[in-house]
Amino acid sequence: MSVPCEQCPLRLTPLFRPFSENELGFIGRMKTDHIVVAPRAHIMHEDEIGGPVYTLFEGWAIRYHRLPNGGRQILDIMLPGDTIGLASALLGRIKHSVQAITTATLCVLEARSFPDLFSDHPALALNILQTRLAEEQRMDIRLSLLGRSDAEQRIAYLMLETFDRLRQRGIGHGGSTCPFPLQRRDLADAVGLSTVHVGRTLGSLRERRLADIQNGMLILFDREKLAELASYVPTGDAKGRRAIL
Amino acid sequence: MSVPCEQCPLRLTPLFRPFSENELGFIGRMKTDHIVVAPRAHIMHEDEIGGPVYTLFEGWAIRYHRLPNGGRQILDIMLPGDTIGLASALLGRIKHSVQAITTATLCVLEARSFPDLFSDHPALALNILQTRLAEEQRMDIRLSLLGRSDAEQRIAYLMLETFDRLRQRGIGHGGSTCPFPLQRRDLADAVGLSTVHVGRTLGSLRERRLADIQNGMLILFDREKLAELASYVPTGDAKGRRAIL
DNA sequence: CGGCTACTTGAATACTTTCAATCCGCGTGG
DNA sequence: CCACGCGGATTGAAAGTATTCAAGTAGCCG
Repeated sequence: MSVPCEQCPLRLTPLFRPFSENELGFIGRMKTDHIVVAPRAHIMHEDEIGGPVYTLFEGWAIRYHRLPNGGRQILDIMLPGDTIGLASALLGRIKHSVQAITTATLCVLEARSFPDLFSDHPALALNILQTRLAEEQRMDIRLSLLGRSDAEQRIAYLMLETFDRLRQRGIGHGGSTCPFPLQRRDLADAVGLSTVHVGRTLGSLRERRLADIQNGMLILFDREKLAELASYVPTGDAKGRRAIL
Repeated sequence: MSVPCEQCPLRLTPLFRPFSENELGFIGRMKTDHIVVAPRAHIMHEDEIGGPVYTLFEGWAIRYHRLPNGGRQILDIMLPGDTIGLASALLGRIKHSVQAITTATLCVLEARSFPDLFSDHPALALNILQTRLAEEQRMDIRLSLLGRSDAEQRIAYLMLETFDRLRQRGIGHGGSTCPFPLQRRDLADAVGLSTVHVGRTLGSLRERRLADIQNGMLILFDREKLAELASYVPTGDAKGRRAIL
């Protein structure tokens, strides 16, 4: 069941900028569909050419890269409000796939509208660029994480970052717990470790009563200590900058 | 000594798009200065706010992130034609520093012009976004590299990628050699290893007659084998898309 | 009650780091 | 012109961290 952009609840989260009538109208016309995909379904595949742009409306997805040796690197975890497929739409070719890990619903946006968006709504266009730049900074930190942190730090950081990203989107059950549908295997491919070692590390964090993941739920027992362990600093993110629904 | 954009040799490399009179004029007016910095000088510092945008005109620089524990992660190697400081200019705050590693010359561009650029030259604006998206893809691969490759692959890949990036910029001495001013220490911080292990790995590549770095020069003895080792596939990069001089 | 998949645990192995010592090239100053 | 000092590079040995292999457990669904 399609949600018109005017009534989109995501739009009201602190992640998105306020829109003018005009802008909202334009974005509304870009939206051509609203689809639901099953867990594990692919939203977009490596080497796919072109295709639409999506906004993840509900559910989780991963953006990943398959390596020639059979391995997998999860490049990013995509949460509601995240844009999927910009590179594919504007560059033509991409080097990663996107896969739903829960049931997910997506807004489908016509890629052809982008040149018009840039001509007619320069402020939106600038906000899109700003959003990409903010995402680049998040990726920079992820790079440092893989290059210069040990197993505990990597996992602790990912927990905290994901927890906070959910909060920014108005998701999360108030306390120190949030949904976390990634399995050991996914976690491993996200932080560059083996499944076994992720399991051990998780066990250690659990024993030390810092955090735990069970039954698809993340629990932060001691956010303070966890943040210190991971050198986690909550980022202001791109508050109020996102321009695409 | 300042080079007017109209005569900029970089502009003619396959990296950049062709510009109209109009566009070139606008970019020319954005350019407020042309400066030279010494090796090891900082071009921009973590937590710095705002500031101009630079284009690296000549020389090498590194974009890096300092970790609370004293470590350093080099996020990217910046080569002539690369844009520096977009995030700082458009987002206000950044989480990385940029440091010259050779003598470098920079074009200084007024950050204030960006809103006008987006209003008046939407095609340029779109190209800027496309360039960022292409860079994001390069960072994605770097992430896979740190997450899922061993020491030899990391270093081999970095060698090949850098070699080809220089070629795209019309730099390189024809054969299988190119300048490579990064020291062991820098290499280590770029690929997430210790200096010692970088040294050993480099030694191994040298013994096997695959590649070597000495006296600031990279030599690819056997590009074929090196590419196979690293699963390196030359990327079309963002050919002919860059819009900022 | 299988059979499946995810998760856990143990042991052996492999890769990388750390520590420490040595070497080398180069610029300085005697 | 040569000794000295310094930073970078190399090498060896020991310690640490993470991977692989393998076996076993737990929960879920038919």
